[in-house]
Amino acid sequence: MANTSTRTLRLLSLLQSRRYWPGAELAGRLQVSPRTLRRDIDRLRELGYPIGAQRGVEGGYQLAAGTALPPLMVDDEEAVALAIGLQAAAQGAVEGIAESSVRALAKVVQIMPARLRRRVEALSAMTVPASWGSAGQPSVDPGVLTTVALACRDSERLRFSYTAADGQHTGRHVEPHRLVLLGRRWYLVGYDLTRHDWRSFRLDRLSAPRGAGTRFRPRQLPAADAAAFVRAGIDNVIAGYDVEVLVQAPAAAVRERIGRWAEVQDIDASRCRIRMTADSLDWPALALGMVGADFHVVSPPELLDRVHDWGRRFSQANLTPRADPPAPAPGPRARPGPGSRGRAG
Amino acid sequence: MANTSTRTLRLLSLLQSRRYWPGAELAGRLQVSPRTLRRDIDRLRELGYPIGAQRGVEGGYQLAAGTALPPLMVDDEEAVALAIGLQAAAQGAVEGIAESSVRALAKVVQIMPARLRRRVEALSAMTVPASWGSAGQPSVDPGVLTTVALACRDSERLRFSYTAADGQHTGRHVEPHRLVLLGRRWYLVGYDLTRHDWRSFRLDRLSAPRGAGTRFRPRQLPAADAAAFVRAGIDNVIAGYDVEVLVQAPAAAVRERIGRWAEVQDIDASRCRIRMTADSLDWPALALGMVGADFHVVSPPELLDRVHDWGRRFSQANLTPRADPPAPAPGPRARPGPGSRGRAG
DNA sequence: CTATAGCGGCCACTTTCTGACCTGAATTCA
DNA sequence: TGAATTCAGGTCAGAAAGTGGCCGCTATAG
Repeated sequence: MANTSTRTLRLLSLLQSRRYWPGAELAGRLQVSPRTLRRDIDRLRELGYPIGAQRGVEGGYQLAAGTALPPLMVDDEEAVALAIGLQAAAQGAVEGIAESSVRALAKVVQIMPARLRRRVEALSAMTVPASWGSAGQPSVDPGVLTTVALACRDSERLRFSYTAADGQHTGRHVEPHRLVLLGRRWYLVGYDLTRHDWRSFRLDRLSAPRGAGTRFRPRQLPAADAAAFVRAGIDNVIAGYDVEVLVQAPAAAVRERIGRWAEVQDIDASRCRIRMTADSLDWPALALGMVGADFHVVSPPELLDRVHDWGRRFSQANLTPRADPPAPAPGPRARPGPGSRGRAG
Repeated sequence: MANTSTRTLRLLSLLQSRRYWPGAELAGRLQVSPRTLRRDIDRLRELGYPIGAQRGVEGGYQLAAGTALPPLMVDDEEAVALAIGLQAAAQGAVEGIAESSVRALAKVVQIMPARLRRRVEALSAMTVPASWGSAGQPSVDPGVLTTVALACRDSERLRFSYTAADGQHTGRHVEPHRLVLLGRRWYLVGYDLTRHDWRSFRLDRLSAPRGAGTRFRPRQLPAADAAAFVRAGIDNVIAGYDVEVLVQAPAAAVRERIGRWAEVQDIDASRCRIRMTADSLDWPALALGMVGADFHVVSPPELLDRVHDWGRRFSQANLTPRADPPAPAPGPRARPGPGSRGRAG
C-alpha cells in the first residue's frame, strides 16, 4: 500500500487531475519528504513523461504532453463517460475510428467494476440511436459489441443465437476471429464449430452472446484479411440507393444545411445537385425536408413516390384544437427574464 | 528503465491488452524470473486489481474487473478513439454524462502527444455533427470545449473573443470558473476581468480561446452553484417549442419509428399522441416524416406552416431525367453474389 | 497417475529508496 | 538590488525492498 510503484502511480494520477501542483503539496499528499518527491518526479521524467516546473513563488510542477502516452487515471464517472463515448464512436459515427474504438471499449469494460458497468448499461439504454441510423438502420447493442470484441481479442469460444436472413433462429458455437465494420454494419468473422467452416455474422442479427470459457488456438483465415472475407461473403443484397437530386437553391446554402450527409455540387448560382447513398428512402427524404427548397428527383424513381407520400401527408395535416385540459404554454416559450446578478456576457 | 514501478506498469498493460497470459510468457516479456513475476502479480493483487489464475496445463493469468479502477493503458489509436468518442459524448448526446466527458476529455488531450492531437483534430473536422444536433443546433467546437475545460480545471486565466447576442464581437479576459451544460448548450461561468463582474458565456459564441498563462485563486461565485447562475442569467429567450401531434397510427408502430426522440402516448388502437420539445421546427417535421402516417398538429400552429411548406415542396417535386452522362446504376443496386468461400452465417 | 503451472515459504544477496543536510539557480516581489 | 520562495541535485548512512534459487504444495487436464 505504501511502496514506490503505488506512489508513482498516485503521483501520475495527481498530475493528471490538475495542471499546477506546488511541490510541497504533492509531497504532503504522498506522505514523503520533498526530496523524495523530487526523486519521484525525476523517475517519471526518465520514463518519458515530460513534467515541467516553475521556480520561485507560485511555482510548481505540471504534466505536459510528451511523446509517450502515460497510463490514464480515470475516476468512476470518467470511466462511464469513456465507455459511453466509445460506444457511440464504435457505432460508426466516424470513419476509421470504429475499430480502435472497439478495442478501447473492450479494455475499458474489462477493467470496469460491476457497479460501473451497470451504470453504463442503464445509460446506453437511453442513448441516442447510432448517430443517425434513422429507423431502418439497426444499431448494434453495445453489450453485444463488447462481448464479441472481448472474445475475439482473447481467443475465447463464443456461443450466441443468430437470426439468419430468412428469419430462422439458430444457436451458434463459434471461434471468433475478428470484427469488421463494413459500410455501417458490424460483422463477426469466425469459424463455425458446428458447420466446420468459416462464416461471417451480422452483429445486429446476433443476440445473447456469451463466452464459452474455453480458449482456442487461432486458425488461419482462408482470405487475405477479415474485411476481404466479409466483402466476398455478403450474400444478401444490400438494398442501397444511389440518390441524386436537383435543388433550387445555391450550393452553399444547401451545403450548410445538409452538407455533412450528402455531397453537394454546384450547378449555377441558384441550383445545385446533391448525391448520397442510403439504405432507406426515409433518409434522403429527411435531407430534402431539411434543405428547405424546391427540388427535382433525378434518381431513384422510388424516392419520388416516397417524397410524394410525405407531401400528401404533410399537406393534409391540419390543426386540431386540444380536446383535453388546455396546455400550459403553446408556441415559443420564454424563460423568466435575467436575474439580478447573472448576465450573459 | 528497468525498475520495479515500470515493470508493474508494463505488466498491467500486458494484462489489459489480452485476457489470458501464461505466466512463463509474462515473465519472459518482463525479463524476470517466474518467481519475481509471481511477486509482481501479488503486488497488483494487493493494490486491489483482481487477477485470476488457472492452474494446470493451459493455465495462466487474467485481469478481471474489480472494485478499483486500474490505470488505463492505451495505445495511440485507442487514445484517438477515446478523444473522438468523448467529444461526441460531451456534445450532450447523453444526459448526465456531458460533464464527466469533458473532464475525461481534458485529461486525455492533456496527455496526448502533439501528433495524436493533430489526428484528432483532423478527424473531428469530419465528424458527424454532435450525433444529432439536427441543423439549427450549433455544436461546440471540440477544441474550444477542451481549452476552456482545461482552463477551468487549472484555474488559468483565459482570453477569447466573444460574439454577443447582438452580433458585437469583443475580446474577453476572464477567470474561468466552471462549464455548465444547460439544455443543449454549454456555458462558461467566469469572472470577467474587464467588466469586474461574473458573467456566463455561451460556448458556441466563443472563439479562439487561449490560456493567458497566469493562474488565479478561485473566487467565490455569488450563486448556489454555477448551473443556478447560468439559469438565472439567461437573458435571451430560448426559442423552444412544445410540440404535440395526433398521429393516425397505433402507438406501438409510431414508437418503433420515432420512440427515441418523442414521447408517444396511446389514444386508441389506431391513434396516438406524440409530444416533444425542440429548438427548431425542422426537427419535429422530420419526425413526422418518419412516422409514415397521417397526423394532425395540435400545437404549435407554426409547426403546421412548416409542415405545409414541406408538403408543398414534396408534392411539387417531379422526376427529372439526367441531362449529363448516364449514371452507373440507378435504383437499388445489388452487389456481386456470394464468393466461393465466404457465406453469411 | 503424471505432466503442467500457479502458490508461496525461506534464505542470502543486491539494489533501491529514503530522509537529512547542503549548495545552487531561477523567479517574484518589495 | 536584495530577500524569500521554490525547484534542482549532490552526498551519505541506514532502512527497506526487490531478486533469484530452491523447495514442497495444490489444482487441473489428459
